[in-house]
Amino acid sequence: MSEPAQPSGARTAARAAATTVGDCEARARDRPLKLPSACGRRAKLCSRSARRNRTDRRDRMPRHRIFSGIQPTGEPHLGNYLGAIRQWVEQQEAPDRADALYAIVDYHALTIEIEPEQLAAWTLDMTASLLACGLDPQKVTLFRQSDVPEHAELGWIFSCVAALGDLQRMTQFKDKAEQNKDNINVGLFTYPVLQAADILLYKATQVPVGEDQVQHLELSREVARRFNRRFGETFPEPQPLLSKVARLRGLDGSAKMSKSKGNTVALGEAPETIRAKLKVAVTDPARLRRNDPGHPEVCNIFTLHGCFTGPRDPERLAAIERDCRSAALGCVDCKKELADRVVEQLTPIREAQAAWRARPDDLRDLLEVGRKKAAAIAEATMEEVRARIGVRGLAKRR
RNA sequence: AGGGGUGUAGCUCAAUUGGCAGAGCGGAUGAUUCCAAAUCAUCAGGUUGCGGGUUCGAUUCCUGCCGCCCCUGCCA
Repeated sequence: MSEPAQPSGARTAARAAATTVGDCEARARDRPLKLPSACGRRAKLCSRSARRNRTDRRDRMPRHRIFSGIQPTGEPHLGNYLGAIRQWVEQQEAPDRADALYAIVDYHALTIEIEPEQLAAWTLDMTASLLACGLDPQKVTLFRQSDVPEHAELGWIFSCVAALGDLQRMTQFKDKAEQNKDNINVGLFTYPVLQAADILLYKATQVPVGEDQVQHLELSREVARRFNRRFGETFPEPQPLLSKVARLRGLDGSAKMSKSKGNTVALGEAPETIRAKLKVAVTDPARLRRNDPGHPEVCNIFTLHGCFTGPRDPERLAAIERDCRSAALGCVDCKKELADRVVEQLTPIREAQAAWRARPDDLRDLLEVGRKKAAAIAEATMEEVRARIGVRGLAKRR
């Protein structure tokens, strides 16, 4: 069935909760990579070209194409959702949306130790979660990376194009290598190269990224430039699509929300668990007593209000900020209110997730549909690449 | 492949001729706070990498295997 328990509730919820597309800025043509702060300036320009695409889409490569990936390393949490998934859904709901491909990047997940059955199970489960969040396979291409072997092929070719020095500068590799000294594999190091292949295989022009991925995307751009210079113009330079969403800290106050730290709220978390976790989440350490003025700008709870209350009720968000500063609103009440918002917005997702999990065959079918769509593009790109680099055409000589 | 090192609580590491396996951090609970943080108190947590052997008794000594790190090589 191609129209399964489509969580319309979740979809509306996600859409309503979502900030507008204008919040994400597409820096379409600027060569130097700058982090945009002001948003929306280019919205018109983008929509105009996007509209042009749509009419051409049938027979021509779209001017804009979005690619992004997510690793199947467990159930996605609030950080994944607010940082990436919600943007994906927003994009697809935009009237002038670009062509978009989203991959569950299981080859990337291989850089950490993971049991084969686990990898397969999590891949399927991630599919369920993404659909539950409202991603619509009829509007975007959703597929599994390893189903399109060209990723690996292009990855090798790119590893002969990328500069060692550039990779050695990757801070994320340094961090991960430091954290996981027992398994510093080469894949961890060349990760950004495979990522460049992921993106450029589809000649994607826009990549929704979090701040931590900007450096990797810059490498993709560099790889595209180097390839083009050496083998001829082939790839566009992908642009970052930075979301304005404030960085989410972990519930324990640490810099990042990550599963390994256990400071997350999973998307399918039970309401009681959500409430319990938020209840003991770290707030503003400077606000010692009930009547002390708060500092919303440093409070992670307020950041979360910005994500869950703000988009639906900006006035309420402003009131919370004001009342926190004036101590009219206490942290306990503030957390309760947040928990209500989170629970009510996550509930449809949780239910849809459960519904999808109950129909693994449909999930597999959907991934297969995605594979076909992705493979068609990937194969075309690779034909071009093989010809350019000189690994085709031997037999034809006479 | 050979040589050297290493493997003990979730993490970093202790354990004196072979004699009840501990500490710090982290975690949980309680006190205190509007909550959280901080502070104080309490608690949990282990097949000492796996298998043999010596011994009354092995984290410790011997042996085989496994993982990881470093060095020197070999093959392509």
